[in-house]
Amino acid sequence: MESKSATLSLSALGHDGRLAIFRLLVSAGPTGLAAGEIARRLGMVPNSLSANLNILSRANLTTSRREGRSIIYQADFSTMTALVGFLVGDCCGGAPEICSPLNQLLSQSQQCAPTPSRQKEPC
Amino acid sequence: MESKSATLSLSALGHDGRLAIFRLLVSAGPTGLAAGEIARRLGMVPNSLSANLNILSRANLTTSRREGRSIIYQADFSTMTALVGFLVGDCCGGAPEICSPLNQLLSQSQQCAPTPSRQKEPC
DNA sequence: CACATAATTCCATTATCCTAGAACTATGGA
DNA sequence: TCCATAGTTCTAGGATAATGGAATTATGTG
Repeated sequence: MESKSATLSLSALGHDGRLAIFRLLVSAGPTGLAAGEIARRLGMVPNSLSANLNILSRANLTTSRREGRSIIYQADFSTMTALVGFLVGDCCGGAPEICSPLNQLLSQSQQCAPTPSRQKEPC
Repeated sequence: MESKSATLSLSALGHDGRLAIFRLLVSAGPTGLAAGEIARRLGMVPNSLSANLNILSRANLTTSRREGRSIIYQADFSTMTALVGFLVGDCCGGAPEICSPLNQLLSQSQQCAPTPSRQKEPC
């Protein structure tokens, strides 16, 4: 990910409504959520929601597919990965010794990865 | 970190100039950089830079200290850690199976942590 | 085809942000 | 004290973004 793309993603997420939408979609996982369902859960009017979904989409943070009358939105995880990688890369480029708190945190999140046993507890 | 604080940080970073400033400060590490030096390196006029540093500071992304005539700015790593944790937490809360690319990436960044040997190569 | 539902697009108003010139404050040196 | 340097604050303009009502497009049903 390059700087321009990172700025786009960050500014897209730097908005209360859009961050809420994105988090909701991330927690919904690959199943995704219909626009109307998002609007209902977050109490947004449909046109504002649509505009914000469009902004998230242009930042490659979401994908969408049509299912009947509904359009299902889904978080694009690869962009989030790239974004975090961009920030983490910054960290490492400079002074490795200050990265340790971040790395501790990240190694904890490691436990969320799919393993035969015990997937969800520490999250 | 809660949502409001995350939005503040994300919108602060969602701006070309401020992202450049922040990355520069992160790469400078704990030594930090004087405002004038930042302005020189990034080709910014001092008042714009000052405004943007102020926005980063209000988002708790930077700290500053005076040294003689200069004011030295430094990236606040704990906020960046909390921000990444906020996003990663989102990931895990929902569907753990989609976290694996992120976790792979993060486990690579693990190698940047201070160890007796081989600190910088894979970054 | 007529109708209901699901979303999006259009549009105007309002609010917010960005920028840079100019003035101001703070520090250090002669 | 006087002056130079380092940053910040003030200010006004122009640009950009957010919002929600109304109209429009797309899909499915009777």
